[in-house]
Amino acid sequence: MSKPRFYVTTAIAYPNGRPHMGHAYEVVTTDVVARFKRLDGFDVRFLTGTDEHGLKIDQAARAAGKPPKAYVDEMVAPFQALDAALGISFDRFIRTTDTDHKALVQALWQRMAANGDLYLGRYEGWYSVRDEAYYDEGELVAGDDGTKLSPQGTPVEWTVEESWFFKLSAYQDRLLALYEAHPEYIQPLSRFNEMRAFVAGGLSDLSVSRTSFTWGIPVPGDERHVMYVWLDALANYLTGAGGLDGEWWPADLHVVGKDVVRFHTVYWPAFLMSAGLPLPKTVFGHGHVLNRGEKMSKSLGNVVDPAAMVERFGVDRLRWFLCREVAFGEDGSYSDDAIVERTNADLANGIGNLAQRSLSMVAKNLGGVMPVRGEAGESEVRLKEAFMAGSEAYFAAMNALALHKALDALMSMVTAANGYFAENAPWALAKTDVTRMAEVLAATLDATRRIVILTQPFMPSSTAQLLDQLGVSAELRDFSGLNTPVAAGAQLPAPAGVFPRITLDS
RNA sequence: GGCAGCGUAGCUCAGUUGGUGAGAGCGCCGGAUUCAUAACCCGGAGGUCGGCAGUUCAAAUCUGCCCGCUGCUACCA
Repeated sequence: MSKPRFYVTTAIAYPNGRPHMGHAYEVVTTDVVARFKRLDGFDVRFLTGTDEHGLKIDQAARAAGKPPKAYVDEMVAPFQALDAALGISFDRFIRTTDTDHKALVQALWQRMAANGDLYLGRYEGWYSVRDEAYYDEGELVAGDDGTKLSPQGTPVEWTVEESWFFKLSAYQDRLLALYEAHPEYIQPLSRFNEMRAFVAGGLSDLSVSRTSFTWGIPVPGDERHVMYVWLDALANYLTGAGGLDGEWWPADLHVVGKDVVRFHTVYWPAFLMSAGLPLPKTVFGHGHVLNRGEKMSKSLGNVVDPAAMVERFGVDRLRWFLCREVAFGEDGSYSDDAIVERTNADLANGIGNLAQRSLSMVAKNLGGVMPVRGEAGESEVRLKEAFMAGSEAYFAAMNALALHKALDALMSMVTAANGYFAENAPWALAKTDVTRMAEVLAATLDATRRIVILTQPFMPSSTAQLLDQLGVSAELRDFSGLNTPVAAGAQLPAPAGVFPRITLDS
């Protein structure tokens, strides 16, 4: 029997600066989903990468005195290094400058053209180079000296250029029908409502080429034009699927920031419909993570380098924090204090302590040999019930992409296990009833094993260490091994703390 | 301006179709304990459920208005 497939992507990052926490957040959460699906028996393909064309890159390269390709080659390195530091389990890191991608985008263009959806027109308006966008007269604001500025306060100039257009307006009904038939296409619900309202309000045709710069993929048959960056960028998901008729297409899940939901839920499906291709199943718009509740900006001086955070707190602490503290789909905020507090409470005091206290008793009292479980008494039944409920909540939450709720469920299991341990006080039993002590330890160890197996998507590296200590063999670490306890009599390695408490001044 | 959503303990949030004394986690305080990373376990304090006015036997939960915040979107100069 072949495994079911699951194709998941992040948005691709624009490497005109250093990666920030937003990138880290997106790749971590998507990685969690990818790992969860693998453990749950899916054959997963996970795509991430960089969006390397466009005017801003061209200009930045010029400013740096480098050809654009050489420039992006340099700029991409920190993104790849960050992915490595974060333990991102992607199957391909796509770059829109990859040769197979260029070929694919041109083939996609030709299919859309063959369908009669592309036509040559003229684009004019107030253009902001910085924003890489046109604005209507009415959107402009006046600068201090009376000059016209974009809503973002950047300079604009009146620009006229020939452009190819995509007949987006022709797709309004089909998009609305898509939303109607597949409300799960856009998540969370708040984004769905916004996008449906946007489309219902009417669509204008979309300019999809530029002549004002050359750093992009040429339009087939009209080499004066390069393709509009979004057409180029969105098509990366097809390239990563193996091409126009790639074996991995359609994607099951695009994880993107809430700021680019429109491109993924309006333009992208319209492009695909035009090319006669299947549509992705779900686009999930996550929120933004803010530093102490404030947007990061250079002027505020609160720009945080996620690689430095990894260095400081450790990958798994950062991964845990981002998934646990921020409701997936909502905005959230982070701070050093919050990370320390959260991870000490959950990891050091919770999961880590549970593992350490039970393992060390087995090491000291039973020579590190996995004890035999006894008949389930009332206490064991309650533990089991808590775990069944917790496990069910965990899987429901994970499948609904409610990562934070899944961790909530996981912590309820940790609490139940710690409660079971304290209630049965095996340290007291060590003096009165060693057999019963061994049974309590066995039950606790098995509870811990289940918790750690379920935690793997979130903290792959430290859970691997814990599973080693718990004596769980490699082939029993996915979810199919959940109900297979470690055999009694197995020799466990010497336990060592995996989640030490941390303090800020260290 | 329009549409949508939000405002509940110090913090982050749950609170089905209105109805037993308003909850969870974290933080804080106390107790108990010593297996464990001064952790775990038990208990406690903390809230006029944004404001005002209504509907109702009864509203955090419905209606109206107001204040504050967020998102999407439009328009005027």
